[in-house]
Amino acid sequence: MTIDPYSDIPAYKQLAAGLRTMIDSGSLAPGQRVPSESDLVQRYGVARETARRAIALLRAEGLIQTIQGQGSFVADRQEAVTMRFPSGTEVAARMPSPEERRAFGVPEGVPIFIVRDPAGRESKLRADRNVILFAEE
Amino acid sequence: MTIDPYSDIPAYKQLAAGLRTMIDSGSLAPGQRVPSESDLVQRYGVARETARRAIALLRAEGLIQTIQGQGSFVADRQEAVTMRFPSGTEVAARMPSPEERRAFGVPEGVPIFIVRDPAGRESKLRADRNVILFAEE
DNA sequence: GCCAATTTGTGCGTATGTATT
DNA sequence: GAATACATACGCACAAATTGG
Repeated sequence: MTIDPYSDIPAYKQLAAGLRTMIDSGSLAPGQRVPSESDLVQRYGVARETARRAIALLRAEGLIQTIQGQGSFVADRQEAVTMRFPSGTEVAARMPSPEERRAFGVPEGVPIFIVRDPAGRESKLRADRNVILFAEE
Repeated sequence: MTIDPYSDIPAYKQLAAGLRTMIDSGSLAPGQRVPSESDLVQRYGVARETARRAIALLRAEGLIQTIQGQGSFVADRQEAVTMRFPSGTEVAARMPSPEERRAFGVPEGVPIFIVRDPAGRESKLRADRNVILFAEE
């Protein structure tokens, strides 16, 4: 994988696309560390900001999580719990506010479900760990 | 609203919080233009990157949309269509890939529903314009 | 069509702070 | 303490898109 600075596609998107391919193909497995910013800078000859932007893009897609002082890691996708809800239930989804992110411990790039039961009561669930199933008991 | 550069809270988060308050309170109404980067730089005495980061934060939350050459605009929230699905339907949500974003015309900060019907067929819906209702016909 | 002004996008450099190992 | 890694913040320059004259 190389970066073409003369391409119409911005360098940070090219870089993100390359990393995304590695994640999708499994060559970067869930839990595994993504190359550090310095790594990307050296290997691909880009500025640090360019590397950071590629990382930020994947983080916003929910593909990786970043921890200061440690690095970025490929997110787990499979371990979702199926939650069962009865007829009349309404489900919305949106990105959480920073307060909701803190409250639920949700990383960047992860939406939340807003589930409203027939009585109008709302509950929120992080969308990376839950799947909604419509079915009576 | 002022920015305190000596606060523990980063300047761009302070700025984003101020703008978020204006949006939530309706003082910045849906469809209305958010102050430009240059405006923010001049009014609050921050660097352009700081202003851009505040904007990017709100965009990632789905609160605003940005159009190159025009500016950022407060997103509409209310106009969601209710989609009805039968028992056995499974619903997940996640952020779209860039390809899915293009395919569905979804702006940044907007998740998509992945709806799987009892037969296993998948369909995708943008989460800012759709609500899922579980109910038989 | 053209040009200028405005606004966001991309990319580089530097410096310093914070967190982890 | 040292090394590594990410976070914040400033500066600069030019590109791309839109709008208005």
